[in-house]
Amino acid sequence: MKVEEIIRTTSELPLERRTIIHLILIANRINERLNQALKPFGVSLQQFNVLRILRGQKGQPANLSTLNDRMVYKMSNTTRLVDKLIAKGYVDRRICSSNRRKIEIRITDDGSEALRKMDLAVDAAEENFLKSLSPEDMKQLNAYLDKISID
Amino acid sequence: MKVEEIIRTTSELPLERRTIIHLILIANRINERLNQALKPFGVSLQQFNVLRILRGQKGQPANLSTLNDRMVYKMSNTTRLVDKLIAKGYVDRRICSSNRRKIEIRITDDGSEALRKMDLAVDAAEENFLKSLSPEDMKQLNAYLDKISID
DNA sequence: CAGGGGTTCACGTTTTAACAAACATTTAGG
DNA sequence: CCTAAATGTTTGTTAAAACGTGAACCCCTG
Repeated sequence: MKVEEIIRTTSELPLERRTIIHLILIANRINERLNQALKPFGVSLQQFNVLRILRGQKGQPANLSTLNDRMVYKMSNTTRLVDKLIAKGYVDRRICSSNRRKIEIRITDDGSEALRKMDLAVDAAEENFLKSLSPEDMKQLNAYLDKISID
Repeated sequence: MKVEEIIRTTSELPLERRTIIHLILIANRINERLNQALKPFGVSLQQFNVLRILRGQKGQPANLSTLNDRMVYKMSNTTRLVDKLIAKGYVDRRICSSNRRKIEIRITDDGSEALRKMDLAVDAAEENFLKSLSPEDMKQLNAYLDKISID
């Protein structure tokens, strides 16, 4: 699918602008679809992201700044994100005994189980996006993306 | 810059997931920076987008659904986006005389002038992202992006 | 020319994000 | 010890996005 069709422009876009718009456009669609895929589970993409990070901890608790570091998005709301996951019973939060400024966040069994189901839906959605790319294509694409400077 | 460093994962990501995360990550940064670049002008990236679409109309008025079609984002808020641009004096809205359901939205002279200045800031930011890509790289990258199906 | 059906837009409400400041706890210096 | 600075998290406020609903209008049919 061509960018030009999507934004319905008749004129030829300069290469730089086309690239930027293209990237934003695709990422928006991906976000949209992943959120849709997660809707039946009542979690947002961000909440899902937190759950995945917690699972990646393999039993080790995470504190807020760890979560924040590893998240694709911004802080400030991470507290509230976690609040929502706690309300759903997917996550557990307690004060760290060795340093009471810190908190220990863990995924619960309920959370792990729900996450497994979400994974299926998300994987399917991702698969759908990438279905026309070969592994070699993806490697190439990633290589170009790596060249973009986002310091 | 490697994705793995940014999200601080130690484990190797599956190629599909890496690609998806990579795309979202880069688009987020781009959005962030472009919004920053536009901050001095007091408009959001979306508002800027509307202004650019209106300029592209070359005097022809646009109605809301036209704007919406060409925009990367959702309706419902387009009304309010336009409200804000009107408040700034960058845009003019009136009811279409031949079909009073429609509205005619036009960029004002003030809007055009402000837009020219914004363009410089945005171009610079875009330039900065893509500085390490050759034109040939960008063509390749775009070609791969075109292969992603976002129907 | 009355009324169904679809289109175009606006609005009310609820979620989510961004920014800044406050709060509690620990660490370190004199 | 006592105070100042640093760290880690929370909270408040304000702005923006998502979502659904509904009003105003046009067009077509009979």
